[in-house]
Amino acid sequence: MNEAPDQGAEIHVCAVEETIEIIGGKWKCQILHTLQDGTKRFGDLRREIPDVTQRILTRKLRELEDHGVVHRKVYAEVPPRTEYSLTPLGQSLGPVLDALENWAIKSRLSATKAQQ
Amino acid sequence: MNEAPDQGAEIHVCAVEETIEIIGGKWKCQILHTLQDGTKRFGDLRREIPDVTQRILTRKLRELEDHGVVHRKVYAEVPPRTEYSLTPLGQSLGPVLDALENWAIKSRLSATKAQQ
DNA sequence: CTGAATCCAATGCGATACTG
DNA sequence: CAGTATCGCATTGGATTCAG
Repeated sequence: MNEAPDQGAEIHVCAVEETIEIIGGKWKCQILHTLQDGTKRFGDLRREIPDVTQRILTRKLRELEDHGVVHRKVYAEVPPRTEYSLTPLGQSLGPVLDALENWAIKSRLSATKAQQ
Repeated sequence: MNEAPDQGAEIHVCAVEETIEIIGGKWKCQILHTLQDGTKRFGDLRREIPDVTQRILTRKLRELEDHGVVHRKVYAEVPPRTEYSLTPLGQSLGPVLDALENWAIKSRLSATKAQQ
């Protein structure tokens, strides 16, 4: 719809929402987790995250790239080759993702206790 | 539709997504932040988060309650009174939200530097 | 091999009006 | 005061097909 040219700057009431917009959405945290192992080609990611379609994987990678957490390097070759890796900013997400994961585990325990 | 009786347990590939499902979504982090001050009535929340409609605020509070991070206490009075507060689990979200917020701030700085 | 184009279904958010 | 009911729009995720 030819929206306004706000260079990726969405309106967020609190900073927390900005981070969630970047790492939220289906597949995003899986992609990030996979890339924490190191640089991967597009086909590698497809193999390691088998349930995502090409289209969606491409789109999610593009979103992560637009937000500066993933770097995309295209080699002008035939057949084409593209390598994805975390930027320094993307690597700095590690502790944040760990915090979210650890809280989820704690949350599960609380839910279990509540059912007893 | 009569889907399977999975008691609110969504299918998530990684734990991170579970946490994001709980605190993600519009207004959620604002509501949590407001409740960190202490117990609030429904009308208090409406006043402190003026841009959310009644309907949405009710729904978001219900979601937070269903996930065990917010407690809802209804007083059988006329006029009705309902008090919302954080559960212990909800209070334990504090550091997680802080991590998300701090990363957002760091992310902004990176973006600024990249434009220069 | 990587990725774009088209089309579609499900969900999320919200405006508005009504109720005990 | 604290909700619920109805309705509509926008966004998201996905299936499928085509292309360099």
